Amino acid sequence: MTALSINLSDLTLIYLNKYMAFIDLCLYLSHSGDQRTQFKNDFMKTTITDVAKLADVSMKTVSRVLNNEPNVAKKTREKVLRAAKELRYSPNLAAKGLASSKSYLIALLYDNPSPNYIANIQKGAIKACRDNNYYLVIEPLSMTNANAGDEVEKLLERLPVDGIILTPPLCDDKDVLGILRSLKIPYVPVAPTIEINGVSSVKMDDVQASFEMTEYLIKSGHKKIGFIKGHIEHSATALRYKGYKLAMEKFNLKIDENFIVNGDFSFKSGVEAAENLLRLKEPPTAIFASNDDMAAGVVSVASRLGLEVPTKLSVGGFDDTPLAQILFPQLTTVKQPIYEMGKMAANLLINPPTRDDLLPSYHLDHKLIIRKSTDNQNILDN
Amino acid sequence: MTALSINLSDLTLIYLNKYMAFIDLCLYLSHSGDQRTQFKNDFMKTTITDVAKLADVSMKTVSRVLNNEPNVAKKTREKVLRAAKELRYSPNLAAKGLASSKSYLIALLYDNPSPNYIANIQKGAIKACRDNNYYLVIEPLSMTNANAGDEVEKLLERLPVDGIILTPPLCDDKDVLGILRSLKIPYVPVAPTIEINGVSSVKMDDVQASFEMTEYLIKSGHKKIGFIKGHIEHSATALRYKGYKLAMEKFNLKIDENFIVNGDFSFKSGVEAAENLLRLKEPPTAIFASNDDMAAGVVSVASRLGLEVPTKLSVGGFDDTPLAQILFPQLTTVKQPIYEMGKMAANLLINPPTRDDLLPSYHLDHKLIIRKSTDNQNILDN
DNA sequence: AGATTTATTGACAGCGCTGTCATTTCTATC
DNA sequence: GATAGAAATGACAGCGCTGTCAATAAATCT
Repeated sequence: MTALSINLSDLTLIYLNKYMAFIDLCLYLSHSGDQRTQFKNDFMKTTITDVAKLADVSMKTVSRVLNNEPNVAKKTREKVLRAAKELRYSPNLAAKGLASSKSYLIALLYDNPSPNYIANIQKGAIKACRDNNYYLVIEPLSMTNANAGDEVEKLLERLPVDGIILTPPLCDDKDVLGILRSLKIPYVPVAPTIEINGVSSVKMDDVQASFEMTEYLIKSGHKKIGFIKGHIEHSATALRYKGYKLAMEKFNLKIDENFIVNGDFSFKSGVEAAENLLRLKEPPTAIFASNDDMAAGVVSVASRLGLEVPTKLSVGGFDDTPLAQILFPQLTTVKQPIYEMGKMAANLLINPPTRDDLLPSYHLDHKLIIRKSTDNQNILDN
Repeated sequence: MTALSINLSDLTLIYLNKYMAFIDLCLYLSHSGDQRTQFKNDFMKTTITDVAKLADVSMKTVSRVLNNEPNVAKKTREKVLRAAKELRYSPNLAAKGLASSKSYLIALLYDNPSPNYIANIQKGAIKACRDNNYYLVIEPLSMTNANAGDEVEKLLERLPVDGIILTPPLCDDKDVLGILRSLKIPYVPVAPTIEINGVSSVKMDDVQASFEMTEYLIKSGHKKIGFIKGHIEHSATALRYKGYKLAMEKFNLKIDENFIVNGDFSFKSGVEAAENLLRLKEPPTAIFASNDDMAAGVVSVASRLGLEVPTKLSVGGFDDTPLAQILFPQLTTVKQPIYEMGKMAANLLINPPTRDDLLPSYHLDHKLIIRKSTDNQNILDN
């Protein structure tokens, strides 16, 4: 006769327990005709209790380990981690939220920016959320329809998010800001016009970027550089113009008033501006438009006038929209750190800086992207 | 002497209760130095219990009313609704989720589509979510990096969403589909190539749209119509070509093989295709590109060749991207019902159709948008 | 009217987790 | 080796809501 000994590991026991509970349930259901749909798929879902059993510690200790709380012995921590991994445990967000009155949700609020802008902000924010087990919910708002503040309030009543990312122009809306402050919900404005005391924001350095573009054009040999301003109400407009001026002054180039034309960030306004600029007796040899759409307008006018870009006219844009690569020739432009701003904003909400290292705002790096629409021949000559 | 009688309404009493609880807490805290941050802002938050008290019914009845469950007397329902409104009650999502094992979250999964596409799908889905007190979480995936199926699985372990919206090309990924099926999570593919048994999807009628564009060009007087195909692996490519063919055949126009050129949806391929078409001995008088980017390429070639659009050449696109309006002349194109598809998809997840009216897929209406890049002079002549 | 069915309501447990606080174990000190 | 203090761990209640099931009220039928 052979003695057969079966060795049941703790893990097996846990699964066995769950399985038996399931069997019980099935039997019960088949007798009573009950329809407890709730348990349908749940019988294999592991909870903190399961992990605790396997690691032979209390639930609370498991919770401590999984939330990186202090005061857990190294050995215990490892044991718990191993158990959690073995059981493929993943926490239940709703339960966590209910118990800790947090939601693990960050909201991204926006009002009609370009799809490109929003898509990139979003990607960055999601990246930060993923790394921290948070999730991003998107909420478009319309500032025109109703009072945006009311809309935000209504939203927050229903969805208790842990933090809010505000994109322009929402980040300068007084109603929205007021509501958020009174509700004490942390928020981070992205590229705001106004700085708010005690609130950190993320932004790029428009002046510096614009300076660099202008400097690049100058170093390429251009002296007569036209500039197309953006929409007057947009905060970036003044900043980008300032960068242009600074560069011109640095190289002792006189700023011809005729070379400064107003636009409004639209393709059409770029066309009109370019027409004005190129109709001048002594037209500029380079045009720096404060965004890509207007730069595209310039290119289109130039090609209509038979003015080959970049040999006869260099064109610089701003934003690095997808358009910049579609255009022929491809556009030299400034890539805003949109993705990075989104990521940073979410990070600031998830891991708020302590008082000590609190900064009013974080400047993220832009990048000058040199493509075919500017002529760098002269650089090579020097 | 005057007798002063104060009438305390039920509502006041509830607030008073909450307030007194708060005072108690404050006193307690000031004595013990305790830091129960959890209660910091909560003391005025109304719960179902508050509503129940005010309406003088049980919590369960309140729950029934607020979730539109049957078997509540009309009077009771009204009473509860009034109380809820008075207290500005709004449910706690986490608690609901925990108790009902639902999450009230819909996930939108995508892998690198155009920002415009994703932004619109998103807007539609969010609209549907808002109307139903659901929320949308966005999750970009990368099909290239790792097995997309694994990524989805990992995501769903952490975030138990109630439904998933799949955009192309994700909606045709076998791994992802397999995971979703095995996890029994409802999903709706948007514009999928393959139809899946028992799963309803949303899509547009590419063939019909393409047919209409071609028909419109024909009715405008064109007989020689060039067609630029899209990327060979994209399901829309064949469908749009089919629509073109159908229209040509309907009007007994011969399809010249030289007029059918391959593209890949990129601006560059549009340029090349246009060069091929316009170099022909007998070039077409109209070109229908299967997307806007390629159409933009056509326009750019035409203007380089001095071929004025639309007087010498009509150009039609597809998609109605922002580019279509930026271009000069503005592009005649087909507007896909992207927003509507997103909305419908979310709606299908939130309110799944019952077995009886289950349809395999829902076709949503596109729209032919006629702008300046096509010449409708001939229509007016007829 | 009384019996039976049906509609309406309520009591209560418990979803999975964390905060609080008590208890146990370890470490450092004299 | 005894003691105080710190570190590690656990017991337990309860977050706000819903599912279950029992209790009650209303409607319908003999």
